[in-house]
Amino acid sequence: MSRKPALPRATRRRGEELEVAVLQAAWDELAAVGYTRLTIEAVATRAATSKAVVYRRWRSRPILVLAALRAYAPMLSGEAPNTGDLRGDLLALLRRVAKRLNEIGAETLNGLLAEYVGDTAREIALDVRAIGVETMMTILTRAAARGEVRLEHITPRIASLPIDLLRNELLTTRTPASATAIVEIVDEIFLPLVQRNG
Amino acid sequence: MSRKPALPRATRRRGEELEVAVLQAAWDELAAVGYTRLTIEAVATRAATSKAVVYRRWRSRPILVLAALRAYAPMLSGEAPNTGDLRGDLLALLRRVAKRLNEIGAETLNGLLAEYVGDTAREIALDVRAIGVETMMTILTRAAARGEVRLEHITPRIASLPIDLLRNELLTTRTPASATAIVEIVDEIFLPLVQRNG
DNA sequence: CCATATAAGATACGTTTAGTATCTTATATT
DNA sequence: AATATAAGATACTAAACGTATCTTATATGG
Repeated sequence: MSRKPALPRATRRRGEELEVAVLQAAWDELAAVGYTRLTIEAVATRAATSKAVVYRRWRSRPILVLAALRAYAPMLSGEAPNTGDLRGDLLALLRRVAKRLNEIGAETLNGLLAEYVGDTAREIALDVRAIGVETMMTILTRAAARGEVRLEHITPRIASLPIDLLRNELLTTRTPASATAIVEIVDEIFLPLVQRNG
Repeated sequence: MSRKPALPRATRRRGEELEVAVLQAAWDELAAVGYTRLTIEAVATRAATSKAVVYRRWRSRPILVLAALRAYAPMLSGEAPNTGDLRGDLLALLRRVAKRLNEIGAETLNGLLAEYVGDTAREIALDVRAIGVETMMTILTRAAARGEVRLEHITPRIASLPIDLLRNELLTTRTPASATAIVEIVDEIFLPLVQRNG
């Protein structure tokens, strides 16, 4: 089970260099065995250091993994797509988010949601949603300027709807969101909802 | 940590009687300590039996807990509400589902999704969705008969939308879905979507 | 450049739980 | 009444957790 003796190092790493190495190891271990089978011991071994070093910085598995995700898989970074029409923007955004969600995987996302107790969990979830809503509002504002939608119809809940559905798709089916699922979310749900006349 | 010595029993239970007792113990333990801290040992102790007995019937924690949920918390059972208008039916259904989801709790749901690997997980998820869609279609068919919606607009994805959003709410915020969230799902999202004219 | 403080890294430990295996014994079956 | 079956007790190995202790490399600063 990933038992590399992890050849002893020539020099002794410290501070940021060491931190980066551990996060990289966590990220690699995640890819290798998945979240539920990831252990702190294995991460330490992979980073060619010891458990104590890991525990000194990250108190628990979900905290460590979350730090690795923040470093290596920023979910919503990047400019809002600007293809010239709303549908194109939505598809581009959802495909990007889907790609990143799928990189992380249903098992890890579910595992984190299951283990990451405390206020921080909710705060982070709300953060992520806020950033998603922000990006969506950028897209929708441009669409409104083109006369495609009316901004006064858009509530935060509507703006977060596409990404919510995408995440829901991954979490409940445990399979990567398919291309057709993305198109359905846009064409069956979101566009009819925001383009209704009235 | 729930260390009742569990006074020795007079008679020795077998078959169904024993099975029910273990599932009841699992259900109680779930309520007592939550999913992540539920252990097979504690369930066995609570049921006044031994680990081996539990393992003989249920191979793992998620399988055991899922069996307990099926017995004690059927998510979608019951007739489709029939209040006389679509909005009333939707609110009634969502409130019922929300109540049951909240009884189970975000931690358990996330934990199961995280641990329950294999085909069965996806099958069950699809089952649950199918039953939800079925109930929704009953409601929507009656609404169509009253002229409130047009059935030809309704796809499976649209029919499962309200319950999907409800589950998403619980899983990501980790708090019981609020009454206002339910109203928003109905009034901001679902009704505008299915009652659009065209 | 040496003295000192700090933190890396190794190691060991006590604990918990998983999961299996073995054994005795109550009880259902014939 | 004899026999087969499964309950229930117990013991065991094997992770992995999280902590504590100890040595030693290296950064710092006088």
